[in-house]
Amino acid sequence: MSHSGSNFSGTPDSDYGEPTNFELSEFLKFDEWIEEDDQPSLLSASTQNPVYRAHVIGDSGLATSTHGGPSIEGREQKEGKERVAFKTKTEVEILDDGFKWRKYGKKMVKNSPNPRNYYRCSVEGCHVKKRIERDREDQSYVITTYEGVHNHPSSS
DNA sequence: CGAATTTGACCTGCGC
DNA sequence: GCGCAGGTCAAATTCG
Repeated sequence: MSHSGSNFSGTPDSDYGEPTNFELSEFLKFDEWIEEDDQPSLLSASTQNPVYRAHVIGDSGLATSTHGGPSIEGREQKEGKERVAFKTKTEVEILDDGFKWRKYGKKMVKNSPNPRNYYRCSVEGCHVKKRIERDREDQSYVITTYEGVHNHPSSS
């Protein structure tokens, strides 16, 4: 880890009394940022920015019983859970990847002075979720985390 | 009018 | 057992 932008070892503005061991504030464990030269699949529009792609493999508490609702759709893909995190340098967090996203809920993370936005695919049959968050160190960078795989073409 | 968006409240999981 | 963190849904409102 040499040129990893996301890395906090001090956190002077906020001291939560964290003992030690600081991989990442959350499950997002970026092994390493891969500089994608050309990605014709994602972020087709305005891809003039350096896009860093990092595959995150998290197999903890996913596709399990959804809380709150005793009865759920139950339509979860036990096989196909894919979590991919993209770090892109952009001003707007609303990157158009060619799909329709419906924003649902906003939360403020403690490790970031910026709120986290949750998006969900509005296309029926496509239960892909997208998490957008700004970098805590470089607000010029946006971290987009995709969850799931699209089951629908880009557009009808 | 319809759909999408917003904010808040609520629930669950884990930690100590 | 309680607290904290994170995540989701619901209702209300607004925009197109």
